[in-house]
Amino acid sequence: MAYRRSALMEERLASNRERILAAARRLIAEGGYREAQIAAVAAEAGMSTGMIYRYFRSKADLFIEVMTAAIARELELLNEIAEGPGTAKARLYAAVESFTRRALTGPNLAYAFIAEPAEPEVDIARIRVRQQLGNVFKAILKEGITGGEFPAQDMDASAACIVGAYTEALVGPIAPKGQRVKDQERLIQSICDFCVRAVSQPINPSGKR
Amino acid sequence: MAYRRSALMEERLASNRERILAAARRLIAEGGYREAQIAAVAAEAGMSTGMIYRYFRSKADLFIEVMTAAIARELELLNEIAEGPGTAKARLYAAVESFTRRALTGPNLAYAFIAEPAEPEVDIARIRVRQQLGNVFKAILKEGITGGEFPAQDMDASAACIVGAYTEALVGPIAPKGQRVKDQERLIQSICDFCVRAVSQPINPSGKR
Amino acid sequence: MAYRRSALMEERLASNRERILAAARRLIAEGGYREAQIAAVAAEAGMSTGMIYRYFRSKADLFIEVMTAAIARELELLNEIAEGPGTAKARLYAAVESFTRRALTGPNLAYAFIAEPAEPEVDIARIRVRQQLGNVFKAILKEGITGGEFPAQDMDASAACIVGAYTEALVGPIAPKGQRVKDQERLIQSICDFCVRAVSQPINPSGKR
Amino acid sequence: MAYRRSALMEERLASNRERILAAARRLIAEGGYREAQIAAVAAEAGMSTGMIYRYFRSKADLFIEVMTAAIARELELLNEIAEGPGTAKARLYAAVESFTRRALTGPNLAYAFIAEPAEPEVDIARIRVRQQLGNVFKAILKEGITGGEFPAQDMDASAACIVGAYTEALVGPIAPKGQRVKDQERLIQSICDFCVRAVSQPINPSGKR
DNA sequence: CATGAATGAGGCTTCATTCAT
DNA sequence: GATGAATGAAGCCTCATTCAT
Repeated sequence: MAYRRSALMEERLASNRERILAAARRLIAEGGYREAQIAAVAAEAGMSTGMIYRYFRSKADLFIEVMTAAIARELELLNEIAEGPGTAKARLYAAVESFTRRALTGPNLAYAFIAEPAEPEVDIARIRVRQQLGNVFKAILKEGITGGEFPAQDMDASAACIVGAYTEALVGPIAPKGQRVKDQERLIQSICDFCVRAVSQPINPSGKR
Repeated sequence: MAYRRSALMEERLASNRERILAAARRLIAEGGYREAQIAAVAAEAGMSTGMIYRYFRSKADLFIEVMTAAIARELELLNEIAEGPGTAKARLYAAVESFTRRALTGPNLAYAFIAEPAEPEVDIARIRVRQQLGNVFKAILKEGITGGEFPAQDMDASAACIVGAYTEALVGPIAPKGQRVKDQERLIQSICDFCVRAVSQPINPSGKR
Repeated sequence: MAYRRSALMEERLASNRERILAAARRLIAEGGYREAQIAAVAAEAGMSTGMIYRYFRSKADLFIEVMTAAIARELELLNEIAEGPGTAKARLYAAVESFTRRALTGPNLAYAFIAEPAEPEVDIARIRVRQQLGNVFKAILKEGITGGEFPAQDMDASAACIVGAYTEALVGPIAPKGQRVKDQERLIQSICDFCVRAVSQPINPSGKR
Repeated sequence: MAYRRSALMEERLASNRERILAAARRLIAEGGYREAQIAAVAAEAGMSTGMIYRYFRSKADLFIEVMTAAIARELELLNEIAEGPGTAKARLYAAVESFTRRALTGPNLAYAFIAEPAEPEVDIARIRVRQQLGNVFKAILKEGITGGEFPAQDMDASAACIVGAYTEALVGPIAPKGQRVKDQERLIQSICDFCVRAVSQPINPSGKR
């Protein structure tokens, strides 16, 4: 009996935790940080406010985890691509494509991780998350530059630019819902092309330089 | 005399209005939306809270105007560059350079306009502002594509990517204050190069396509 | 006009502050710390909860000031007696009498300063307050011992005992309200006698030693 | 067998009850009333929160019993001394010494019984407990006065003063932990001397009377 | 009987907005 | 017109108590 209860409980605990995270993620995606008050998250998760605090120490903690969790899977997948086979260009293209496609399909990850969180603690976590994303692209860039695929460039700046580029391009289309698949595919392709071109050697350098 | 008083009044009203906007802009730039409470704005502007409501119907209205005003000058300058002489590439480079340089120098415009404003009404204004910025780059892109400088591409996506790219690249460096001039110049250059390359014809297309 | 408003305001500010302190003191005296919630204090003071925070940073701050203010006047008067003329015995008697008389008459000071405050910050202030009271008696004791009026003794212990003795003796009678003047006078006298005897040379030392 | 099970049960019930009381006493002694939440008590006792409510109707009930139990042993020992042989002075000295010594040694009894308990029901019990303590000293005083050892005095006031005196003198030293035995012995002696002198005939009465 | 997850009322604090002076 | 004191709704968090398992 003790075993069964323990098993049941653990399952339930995990389930509750997931439900809270999912509820928070939904609310943030829909209405941003402002709409995701503890009471609203609890209601969305179908439980009392007190329950939230059994799983998360504070509102800030919850939001940090929402962001971290949302991005953790992304990082895993992106790293898989980054460390996989293929040219640097192909991998960069694939990485951007992978992220943008899921962002447009699944729950609104992009928005969650862009959101200005207002709580200082969350801000800190947010910066770290963005840096982690940037690092994936930086790794690809490094190999590409070493291998002669990409010209020499400030890898930190380029990585940040890549993250910013596809993020911004996603935020617009995401906010107003209801996109057709055709448009999405075109958008994803455009973003990927943009990012790959941005780090590649152009035929003739810009007139300015 | 009635006329003169009216003139004085108007001047004073304008002055007050400007002072409020400037105060709000400063506070947002320093501590984000959270730090810019009405009482703080009033104190920073050297007037009472009641005065704020003589010029702005609500906090949201004030912030919309802060953002609009902050970006209005940018749009003016960017449009001047966009409509000026030179190749599309040169103008694109100059436009990005102009924005990023001011963002890194003056009061923190970039942050103000990136900031997730939390008030739904401000969000709407924020999206509009970003679209306006994007339109400037779209215009340059259009001419560049027509003129054969740039390859065919989704101009909306590219414009959004440009805005996102330099915005993201700025947010990181801006948050941790204290940059040396040398670093700033290098950063600006890197961002500009990134954006120009991103919309230009690469020597050989990405392996994926 | 500015002057008049300023004067009016200052008066009002002071009045509000006093009203809050008085309200908190009343509630603490009646029902202890538990009954003195911010909402209750605000209601008792005839204002909104928000007003409290215009004058006190937090609940703990308010309570510290209630205690400090309650005891400040006491310390002043006690010090006057301690530093005044007369034998050490007479001054000790007068000091204890002065405190106990006011405690029995006016607002319930003794209870306020004994109360276990539950907030760590208040606890710290409470210990300091008790030490300050003890210091007054310690000063008298020191002179009395030097002058040969009192036998050698641990002055810290004796001072603490004095404070504890009259405090405890007051708390009991105070809780059940409605004492006759005659009883009060007798009680005050008994307490004073107790304290003076306690630090004086007995005819024959206790059998134990 | 029914009998044996019942016996086991009773033993277990008693054991649980004791464990709860001991846990609550420990927590109160360490961190005061605030730290002794039901969940914490349950954890300290190694059982569930629900179990607490099998033995105590409410938190207040539990705390009343903690206090009562903590003081019951004291009263027993004090009464033994009070009703034992020896002069009134010697017995008074021994009674105060007995209490203070245990207070300084064992779990923090003094603190527990001084603590302002915040729950009205506990307050009432606390006053009763203090009165019971006072009664022990009152009994000794009565015999001492009748026997000519002590001068005539308000026995209620003196008894309360005694309780207050050693209580207060203990609270200070207890809070900052880590006393050396030597200091403790000196402190105990000082307190006992103070209390005995306080009810004894001084060589020359205070100047005031 | 025993557990501890779950509840939800209640407390503290903040801040946009109003209005008497 | 100008002030800033005053309001009070609303948000976060705690914890005594209950009840399904």
